[in-house]
Amino acid sequence: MKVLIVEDDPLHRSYLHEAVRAALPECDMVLEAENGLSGEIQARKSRMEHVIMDLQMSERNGIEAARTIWRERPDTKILFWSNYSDEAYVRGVSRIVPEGATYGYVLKSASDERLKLALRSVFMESQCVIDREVRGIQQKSLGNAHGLSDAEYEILVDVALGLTDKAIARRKKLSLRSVQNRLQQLYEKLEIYQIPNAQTEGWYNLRMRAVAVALLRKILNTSALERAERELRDFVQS
Amino acid sequence: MKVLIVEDDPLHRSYLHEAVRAALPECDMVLEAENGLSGEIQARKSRMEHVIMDLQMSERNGIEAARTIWRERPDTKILFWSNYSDEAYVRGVSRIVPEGATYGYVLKSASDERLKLALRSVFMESQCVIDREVRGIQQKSLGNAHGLSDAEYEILVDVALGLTDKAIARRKKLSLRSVQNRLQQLYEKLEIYQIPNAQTEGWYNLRMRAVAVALLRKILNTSALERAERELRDFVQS
DNA sequence: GCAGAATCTGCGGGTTCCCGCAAGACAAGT
DNA sequence: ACTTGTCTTGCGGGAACCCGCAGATTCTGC
Repeated sequence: MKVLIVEDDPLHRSYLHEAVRAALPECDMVLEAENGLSGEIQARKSRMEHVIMDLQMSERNGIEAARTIWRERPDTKILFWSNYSDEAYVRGVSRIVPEGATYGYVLKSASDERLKLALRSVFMESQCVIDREVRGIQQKSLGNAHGLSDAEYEILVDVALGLTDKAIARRKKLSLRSVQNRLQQLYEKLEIYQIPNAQTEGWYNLRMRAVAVALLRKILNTSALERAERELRDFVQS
Repeated sequence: MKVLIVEDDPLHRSYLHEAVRAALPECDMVLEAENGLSGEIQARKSRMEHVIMDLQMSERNGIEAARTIWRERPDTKILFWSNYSDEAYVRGVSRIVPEGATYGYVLKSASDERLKLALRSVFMESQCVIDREVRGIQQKSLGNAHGLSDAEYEILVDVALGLTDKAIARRKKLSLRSVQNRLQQLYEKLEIYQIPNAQTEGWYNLRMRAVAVALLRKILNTSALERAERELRDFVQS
């Protein structure tokens, strides 16, 4: 049995290595990669079926790496090991999980015990394990208590990239007005209002403000933006 | 001699603890804090003169914590220990350093040797030590090769918060037109142009696009935004 | 002190954004 | 078939944004 660790921080890497040795004595080979790109390559080359993946790495982040790995071998078991539980990450992960694939999502702040348990559950029992806090986000994300619908999220991303309404309309094949409607919807969900706060008529530029609060509330993050930017470039030159 | 370690990741914390023991045998007391707020409190309570500070923590980030610590005891020696060399962090740090204070800035990717050397230099020799890569950013930041001037950076932040031109004018005590001039300047520096290519008239919303590229180029980051948001709230209710 | 550069400010216009109003499209429920 | 709800599209207007032009102000170096 082989395990691949994809993680850019050497400390965390060796910690994981240790945890794997302790939790999975039947594991006789542990490979390491220090970014998403070399992770993909190693996974392909050595046909890894068990991967521990950090999100948020330079060169290529964990979500992209996982996507290409799964595209080549959908039965790969991947345990995501992340710093925080940003909505953007959770959304990103659950967006790329193939039908019936087994994966896990544990936070770096989790205890040794939790990590080892997750390792055994995911890699040996093929059981999906998702941390409680992450689970919370996931629910909110699918339902729409305070989270956004897919349509709203997508338009948020487009706006955040700096596209005009017209450009978004063309890209999404909608009329100008529809795009503006969705924007309206977005502003409501995010509770963007004009601040009629007494004398301070410090108004907001709604479209910009929406992105700002999305960033502050971790609905958006830089990695998600980078991904979107790349997709945009592909779209433009086609 | 006492040293305070402020760092939210337990692994990194114990690693630092180890490094301090190895590099500073004359140190007989090592305290730890797991976020900026408790870091401030411990520093105050125990009158620490030597602090190792992570940037990017929950609860209160390293820059704010350092600022309040320095406000109370400007002769405190602080060694910043950060993940990446975002322009926003470097700028944030050099903005709050008091006159003649001694500090250091090393990256987490640096070698053991570098870290230990920095520890001795800063804490024992009162010498400022700044990592090469960080130094690079700092230069660019002060000069303006690809970095922004202070005026440009400030307006960038205000725009990113979602303020309108008018609001910014009021806040910065400028005329509307001046604000727009600075914006123009900003767009130039960031190379924001319309018409990404011929037939695709997918135009950009310049103000939004500027923020997007600033985020992508790490000129801005979420922490800087959070700080700015808090300052804005203070300003509004005054 | 003076010329030159950089910055601040007002005017005017073209464009984009924000949004109320209202008419059509489609699905689902009674 | 009628209604109810959600989503889309068009029209129109007021506000905000982007920006060229030009005069006024402030900041430089000599």
